[in-house]
Amino acid sequence: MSSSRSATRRVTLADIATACAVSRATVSLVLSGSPVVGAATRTRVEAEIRRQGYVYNRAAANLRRNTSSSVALVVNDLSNPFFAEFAAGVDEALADAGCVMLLGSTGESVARQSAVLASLIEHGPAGLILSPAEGTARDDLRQAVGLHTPLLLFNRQVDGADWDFLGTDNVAGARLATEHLVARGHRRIAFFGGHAGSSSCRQRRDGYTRAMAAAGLAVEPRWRVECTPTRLQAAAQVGALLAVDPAPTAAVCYNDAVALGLMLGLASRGLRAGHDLAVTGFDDIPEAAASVPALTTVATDPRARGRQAAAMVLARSAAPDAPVSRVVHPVQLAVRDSSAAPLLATRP
Amino acid sequence: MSSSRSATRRVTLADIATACAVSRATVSLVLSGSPVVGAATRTRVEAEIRRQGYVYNRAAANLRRNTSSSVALVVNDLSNPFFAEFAAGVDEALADAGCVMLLGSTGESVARQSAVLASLIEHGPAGLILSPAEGTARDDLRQAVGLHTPLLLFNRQVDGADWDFLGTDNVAGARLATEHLVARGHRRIAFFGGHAGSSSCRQRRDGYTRAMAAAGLAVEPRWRVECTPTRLQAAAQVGALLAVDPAPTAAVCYNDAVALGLMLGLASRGLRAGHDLAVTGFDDIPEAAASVPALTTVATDPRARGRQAAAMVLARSAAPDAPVSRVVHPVQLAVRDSSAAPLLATRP
DNA sequence: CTGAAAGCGCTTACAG
DNA sequence: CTGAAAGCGCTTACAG
Repeated sequence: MSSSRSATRRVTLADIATACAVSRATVSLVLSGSPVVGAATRTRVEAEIRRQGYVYNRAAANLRRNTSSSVALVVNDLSNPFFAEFAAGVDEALADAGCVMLLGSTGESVARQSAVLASLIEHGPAGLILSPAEGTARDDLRQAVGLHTPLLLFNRQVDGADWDFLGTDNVAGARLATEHLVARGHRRIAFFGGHAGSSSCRQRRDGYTRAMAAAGLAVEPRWRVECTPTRLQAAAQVGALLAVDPAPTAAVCYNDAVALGLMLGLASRGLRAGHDLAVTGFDDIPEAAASVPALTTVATDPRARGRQAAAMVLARSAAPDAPVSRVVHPVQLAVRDSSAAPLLATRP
Repeated sequence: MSSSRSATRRVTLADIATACAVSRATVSLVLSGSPVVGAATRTRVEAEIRRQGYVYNRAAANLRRNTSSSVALVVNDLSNPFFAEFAAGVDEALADAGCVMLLGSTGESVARQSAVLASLIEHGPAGLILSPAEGTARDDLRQAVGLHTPLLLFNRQVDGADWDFLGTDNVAGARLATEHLVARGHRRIAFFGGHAGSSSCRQRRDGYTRAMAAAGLAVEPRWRVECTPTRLQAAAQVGALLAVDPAPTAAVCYNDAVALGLMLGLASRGLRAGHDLAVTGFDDIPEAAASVPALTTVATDPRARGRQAAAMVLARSAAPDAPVSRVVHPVQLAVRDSSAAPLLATRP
């Protein structure tokens, strides 16, 4: 085995052709499994391919055929378990389709998002799945993506956008969670976490507000505590939520990270979710079922959404002129211990 | 704005050249910022590039120049927070280097790993970062990766491998954790979770065994409980750990996922980590500091390791004939509440 | 059944 | 300062 690696020139179709005394066209036909090549030739060529350790140059083939074998995914941050699950789902579906995944992340910065998109686009993906950073403007996005690459927006809408969209029924999900708490006897129900700047947060809050109104319940403005949707930021805001008088007896949280943070904040005060405060989340990330107490949450199945997003963008890439599709996926409430106990009649 | 997208032919260098009545070479020189192009020509060309929404075809350029602008990363599973953090670090460093990341996952299957590697290699990455699936054989890996693409092994060694390696000082980390527990007065200390098939697990167990021996403590074989290193699998094995008589008073866990699972299993039995059983983890994923009680763990800073891995693979790609590098990163113990209380003298 | 030729979109000596 | 030409590794009509 030679001690140098890349120093050895990459072996190409032409090398195989020469060694077998056939043309490059014949080798190419063998590679693509064409039935037109004679069995003897095929066997000879295949043996030589293995012998020389030939590796197909898909970029060259894509260039010639004007095709692509990649899809790009851009998310805020992989360390968010919701996006990690989503990315894993995208990856599964792309692997099945023989496609490779290009990954980028924005860190929720629109400037970084533009740069990342520009860089990815140059690699010619068949399509692009983007969970847009907060504050993304349609025209900036159009500028960065161009007209040639199909774009699928995931999770958040962009005002005035006419791209494909895959989202979650945020309004219905928050409504389900709120109705569940109302049915357990709660009347002072807060909406906790998230930023008003995010469309998904506005929609979830909208579902909550509607359910409260339908139940004839008041929404106390001081129960609305905003925070960046991470566990730690949420834990830091728990004091603000509990300081309100009268305190809420239940909280519909923006998402699971916030709900888990709220539960941590409660625990550090010697309080228990499901006992001292009923808590619901949103997303159903793997940790939700595994927390103590287990978290009641709106199940969105991010991994399945990832597979679905991959399928949608591949379909769009195959049919560029099909009508824009907007899919809002329905949700279910997973009822667990964090909200299971009914409100005690004796509580204030 | 035209209603069709991909239907419109992609605009190319030649289109810009024609529109500006210059040659393709000149446009190419403008693109690469060559000082040799006249200011007037440059301005004209740049305006036309913007006007037509030209997007550079980096694959074509890479083909011509025999270069690459991507690096591939292959991990077990993105939904593992340790790998998600690592991937985020790789992504950061690659973005800074103007490189794009190709992502694949193996699901801990060597067959899937071979398929994923073969597919990625065809896209011609400048290098490959792989956290090998358990049971990876050197020859299969050499077969899948070939001789041309630099490979960096992360986290786990492969027997007989002579590729670059970046790992964590597993032995020292587990030794630190064990010594910490010994210093707190514990004598019956278990090693919990992981599989003997994984090199990192064997190394951590080795560090634990050495520290026990150095302290003159016995290792009770029944305290060794194996499990797949996920939160849920670990939680399911807690009963087996507690059933041993005499029960351990402390547990060095294979990693944070296992430790968090152990803490969940304790909580569901009404027991508390740091009170009824001292617990340490390994990795210091973000959840470790945020759990209740906060988890004492061996800090490996996976995000920084990701940046480091990216730098190593880019360096290798630039210097294929440099000697093989094996980096074992030192670790630190982050002491938190899950192990903070000294063993009570009155406990059995 | 196989080969010669053109071309995908770019870059880069080389000549002027 | 700019252009004509060759070539990166592949595919695909077309002719034989």
